[in-house]
Amino acid sequence: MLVILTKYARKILEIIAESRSHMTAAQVFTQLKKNCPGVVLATIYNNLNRLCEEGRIRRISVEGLPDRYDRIQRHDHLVCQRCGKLLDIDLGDLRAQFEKKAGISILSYDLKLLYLCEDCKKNLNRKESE
Amino acid sequence: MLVILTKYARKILEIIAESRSHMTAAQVFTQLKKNCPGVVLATIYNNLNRLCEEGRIRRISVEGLPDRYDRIQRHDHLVCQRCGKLLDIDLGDLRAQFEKKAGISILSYDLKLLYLCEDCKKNLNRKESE
DNA sequence: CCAATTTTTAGAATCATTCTAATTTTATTA
DNA sequence: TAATAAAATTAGAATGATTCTAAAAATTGG
Repeated sequence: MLVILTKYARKILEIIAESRSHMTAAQVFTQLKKNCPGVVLATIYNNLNRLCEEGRIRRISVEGLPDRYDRIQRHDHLVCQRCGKLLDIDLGDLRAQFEKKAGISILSYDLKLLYLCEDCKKNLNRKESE
Repeated sequence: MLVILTKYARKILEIIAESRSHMTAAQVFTQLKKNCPGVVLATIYNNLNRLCEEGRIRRISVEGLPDRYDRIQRHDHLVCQRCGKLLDIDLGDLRAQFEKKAGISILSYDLKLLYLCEDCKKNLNRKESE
């Protein structure tokens, strides 16, 4: 089961792996339709869910925004507090440290660093000086 | 402005402060209706949003689940990977460490430790032995 | 090839949340 | 205090992401 991918699952996985842009289901859909005009959004969701369950991709949720999907390799994220822009960042594997501090064994963790991206900084400054 | 709270804002804030249970908008609504039968869900959302903007409460988003609201004081969360159950935990203020590692100045961070709660562990074991 | 299972499709349904417009309340100031 | 402006609340429609259901198509194992 874990080895065999269906036609669409494979393509969706490729799209996510190749894009460095943390795509939403809708974006994956748009992208996939270029080659497979017949696909349907439900198929994207089915496959994204399955791929997540199988641990092949990872879902990133930021409040108020549609879920985005990412490669699975451990890394953290930098999230703009204003616009939700998402960047990869890697602070290394902190699991042991967290487990020790928490005194509990964890499966993994989700670390988001909240910052202001350059665009939002500019907009904020503009607003303030108005 | 930051000092004055409207009638509902104050009550909602109290409900969240008193409950240690990370309530959803719907739960706050149910609770508030006990004293104020006239309130409307939109009022809850309006106020929760305003309270968040003012930095009086904090929104917690976990994929697939409705947003929950929490007191503002810095702390982290333990999230059950299966059922989404949420517990408070505090690993201390790691901002300086994260900023140093990331080489960037951040506003704050969001750390969720993913684990399996006791109930879900039991259910998993039951399933496996079936 | 047949039966069973899995995927995909189509489109309706759900659910949290937001939006709009009207109404009420509160604050301002004349 | 009356009049006006601003803010909060209501009611309910609208949105948008995601899930669900049932049927059709594809794939798999025997």
